[in-house]
Amino acid sequence: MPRPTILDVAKAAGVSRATAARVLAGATNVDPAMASAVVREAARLGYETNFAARVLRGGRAGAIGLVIAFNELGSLNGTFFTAVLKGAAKGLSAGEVQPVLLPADHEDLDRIPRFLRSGALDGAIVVLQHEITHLVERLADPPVPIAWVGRPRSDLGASSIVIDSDNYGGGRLAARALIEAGRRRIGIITGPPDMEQARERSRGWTDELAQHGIEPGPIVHGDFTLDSGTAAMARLLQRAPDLDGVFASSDLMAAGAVRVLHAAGRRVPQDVSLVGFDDVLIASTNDPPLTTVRQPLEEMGRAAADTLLAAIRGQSVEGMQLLPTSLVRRESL
Amino acid sequence: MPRPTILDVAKAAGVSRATAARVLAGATNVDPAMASAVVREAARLGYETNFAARVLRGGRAGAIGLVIAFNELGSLNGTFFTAVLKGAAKGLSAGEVQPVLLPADHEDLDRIPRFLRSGALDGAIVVLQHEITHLVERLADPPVPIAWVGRPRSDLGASSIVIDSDNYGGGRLAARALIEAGRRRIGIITGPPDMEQARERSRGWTDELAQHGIEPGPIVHGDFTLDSGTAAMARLLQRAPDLDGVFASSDLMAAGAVRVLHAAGRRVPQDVSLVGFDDVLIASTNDPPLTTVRQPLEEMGRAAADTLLAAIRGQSVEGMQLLPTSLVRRESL
DNA sequence: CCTCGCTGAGAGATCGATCTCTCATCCACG
DNA sequence: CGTGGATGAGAGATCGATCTCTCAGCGAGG
Repeated sequence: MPRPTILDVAKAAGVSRATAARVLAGATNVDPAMASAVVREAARLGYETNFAARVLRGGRAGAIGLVIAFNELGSLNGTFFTAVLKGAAKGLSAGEVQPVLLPADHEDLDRIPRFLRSGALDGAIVVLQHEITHLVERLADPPVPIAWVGRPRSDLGASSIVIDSDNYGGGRLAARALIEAGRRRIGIITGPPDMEQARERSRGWTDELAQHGIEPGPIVHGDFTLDSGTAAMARLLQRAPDLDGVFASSDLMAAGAVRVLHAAGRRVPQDVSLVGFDDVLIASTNDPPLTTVRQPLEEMGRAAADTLLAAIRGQSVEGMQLLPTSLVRRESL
Repeated sequence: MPRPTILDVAKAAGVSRATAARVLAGATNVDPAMASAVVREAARLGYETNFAARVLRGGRAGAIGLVIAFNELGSLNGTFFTAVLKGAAKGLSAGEVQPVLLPADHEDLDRIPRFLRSGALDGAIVVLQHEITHLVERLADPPVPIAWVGRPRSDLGASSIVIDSDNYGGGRLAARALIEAGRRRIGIITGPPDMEQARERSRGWTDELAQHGIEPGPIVHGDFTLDSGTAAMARLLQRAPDLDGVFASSDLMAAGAVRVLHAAGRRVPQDVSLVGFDDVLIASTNDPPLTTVRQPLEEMGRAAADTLLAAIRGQSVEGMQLLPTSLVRRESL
């Protein structure tokens, strides 16, 4: 059975196309009798505005994309994305927009840009993750408004929307907390150097140490995953067996680090203090629970959605929004 | 800058609309010189077929939806969905189709059906989860082909596509394994009674016990989550303190059950044997690792995608596909 | 030399919703 | 009683891709 069109509804209600369209668009200057007939017939026939026709005519698609790295969807790392998604979904629901998750396959990076260029969506929120940093370049001249969650390294146009947390300040918070706990031989497990967020956290950490006249300890790189955290911690211990504090640039890496420290016979926090970053689920369920720098992930998602919708509606919006980070004290420090 | 249309490409290449369309559609009966000019100009202008126009004209949208329960996206339960998604995504990539995840908000159940009725997608894969069982009724007369992963309780039309694992057989496998391990006082933690899959697992379990002349132990319900598993196990112990075997209808519930058993001073598997269901990540990472009934989740996702694409292409397909379950022996039995 | 058949390419029509323009009707006021 | 303004509703045009129909041009065979 073919989908009913607005013509079917109009015919059934005994009015013209235009009148039916007017009613369904919510116009008020229509005869009440006609209007109710249209509404009734539309419901009876199960009519729904044809997506393609509406978009083609220049209207809103009523859907926006949420681009995420496919591979990270399954890992525990997903909790990072989930929090952002939750906030974004709330904002989108309020705007009567269907959220559409687009898993970005890193083997075919051009797929998402192609889809966005096809005009199927009104806009997109891209959650920057390590695996899809290359998407940034391919979306440099976006066909629809894009809100970035996390700061891309390359410069985007002045009109672009970027929602990020204060990673630099967060790095300083972590360093200060370790210093105030009396730690002096502090190592750092950073994130991937191609991610601006990771670099900002390191920069804050370095600056805070310098301000207190403390020599930075060894620096090793991870990629935000738990496994990379264990590998990184092993290297840290090798290079500085006497360290008494570690700042891990993600909670997952911190959790990995704890395992290595325990295996090496170090107690956390008595022998080595540890500060993570993100404040995702694992931070509170870990043994010991992690002291960490909290990113307001859900608020970031919400801000991205709200800003994007405003931009789509043609309103002028604040291009760059930095949300504050804060220290959450648990037992690893 | 407005998106270039096929008319822009045709003009730039010095040919007509029709010729440009022919080239881009892959027709062979076009002058090679013209064809290469069209291809060159399309690339230079960054042309991408307008989604709305193509769909409106009656073509394929080139995208299919994957409907999932929004709230389960964040929980560990997500690994269930992730495995299905992974398989489905592979099948869809092979068919040059963009997978689009639609989070189903249980507060607005009509949203997904509305979106599907709008014609934006060629079809959908619905992964049945407890929270969205009500979606089944609302999609009884689907506007596009739908492949169900998991068996809906209500009867769907004869033409519908259902991909499920052999839950009944899996229930029998679990019961037989417990019996062969010498267990005789066996309780069960079932899934929600409104899910056909959960009922099938119970049915298999009951039948297998009966066949061996063993009286079924106490029955309690959970909702597949870890927390519900702990609550259910507590009730089981209360009702049958002497039980020596438990079949949990999901790995998450089994993991929850282990915690309660340990807290009650029972050793697993020495005092109480435990068999889970699903074989998701937690089954292997749990302490002790869980003996469980494996569902071929990734294969199910792949089958759903392949079958759906075939149906969209108008091929006749096998409506109901039951994939075999198998017992994975680890240390909880 | 004329005509038939084939290849290749352009013009027109179509999909469904919606915006604009036009027009009919009615009431009120001069 | 006639005209202006307001209100409501229909016809036409539009968005972009693509399918069908039509037609020009050319080579070969009668």
